[in-house]
Amino acid sequence: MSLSSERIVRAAQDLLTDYGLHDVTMRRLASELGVRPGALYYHVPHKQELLRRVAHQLLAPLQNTDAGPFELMQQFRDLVLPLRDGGDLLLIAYGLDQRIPPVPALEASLRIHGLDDKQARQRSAVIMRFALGAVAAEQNIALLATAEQPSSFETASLQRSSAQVSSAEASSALTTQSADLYAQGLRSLLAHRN
Amino acid sequence: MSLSSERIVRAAQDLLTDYGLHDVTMRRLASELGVRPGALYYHVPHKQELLRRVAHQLLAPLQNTDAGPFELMQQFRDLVLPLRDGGDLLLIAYGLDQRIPPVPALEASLRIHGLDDKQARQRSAVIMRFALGAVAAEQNIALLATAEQPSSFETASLQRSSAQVSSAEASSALTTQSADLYAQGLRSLLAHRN
DNA sequence: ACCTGAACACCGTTCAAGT
DNA sequence: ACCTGAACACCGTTCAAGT
Repeated sequence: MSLSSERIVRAAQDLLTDYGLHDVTMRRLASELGVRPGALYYHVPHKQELLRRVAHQLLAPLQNTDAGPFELMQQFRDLVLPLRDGGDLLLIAYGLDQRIPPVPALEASLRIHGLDDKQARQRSAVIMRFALGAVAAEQNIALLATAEQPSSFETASLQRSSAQVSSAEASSALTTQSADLYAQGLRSLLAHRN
Repeated sequence: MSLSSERIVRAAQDLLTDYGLHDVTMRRLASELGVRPGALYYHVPHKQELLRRVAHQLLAPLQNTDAGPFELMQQFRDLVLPLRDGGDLLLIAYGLDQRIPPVPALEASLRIHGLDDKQARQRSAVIMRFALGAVAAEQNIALLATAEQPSSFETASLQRSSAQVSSAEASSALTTQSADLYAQGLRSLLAHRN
């Protein structure tokens, strides 16, 4: 079975969901597909375009939906959060293409809720920035907290054991709290008085 | 003059402001300091901690200020935006340490404006997520737009010239528009009714 | 105590040459 | 048309050995 951009994008998405963005490298991708790194460049111009395509495929479910703005952005979070560093990917993809899903659907649902074209565009841009920041921040916190860096060079290793004992409850408490913060931000940004 | 973590952090900040995060590598840093890469690891445990320290130094001006929440976050944007990819750095730093400036000052000024402790913590977390997302998105748009990727593999190169002609006005229009979006988001998130 | 030399295990990308 | 081999110019990190 010969190579194709479709197969490459699919393999990249698998790597992303299974191992995280850090492991989506052209070389790793090549070996996963049983091919030499150079071969990928016959089908894909460079890594950035590949990532943009992965992001697009990932967010496709948010393209044709008639969900309200709040539900839509909740779905966005649910879709991106499980990808260990999906936030970073989406930030890149959004930089490359500010009309990735759920942007068009979000604008449409804002217009239905009574905003004119310009207002809908602006509000959706503000909401996307918040959502991207919230997801990326959440994921970085989860990722970098597990790495367990002391906060300064000379931090004593004394409080460590107690910190580790409560790490399970602490992280689950953080997770539910993050969901609340996200919902709270969305509510503020969707309030009628602005 | 021998090495020290202070000198390394300063050199890293210079590299960041002059060339961007992409060029802040341990090897580049070493050659800038006239030393071998391995030498850095005698003074700094790893790159991530180094970046955290750079971020801290960068945001130090936002530590002891009695500015209101809106002004504070405007200063945050003004400080981070000029660093070509300061948003990515701050996302990492915030992941490592959610109490980097301007968080404490922001919470304090929210309490002065009538929020209780818990409300102030939550609101500040929401605002920081928005600010981080907004700055990172803005910078990625600027960075990746200049790279001038066609939006699909087979995009014709016909519309290019006209796009390039108007790139100057377009990007300056985008810049001022981004400032508006940022202010708009802040206003919504600081509104009293949420 | 502080640094070098040298290695380990990686990156993205290009491109002549093969089929 | 599609892919390999091999290179170019890089990464972060470790660690014996030197001073």
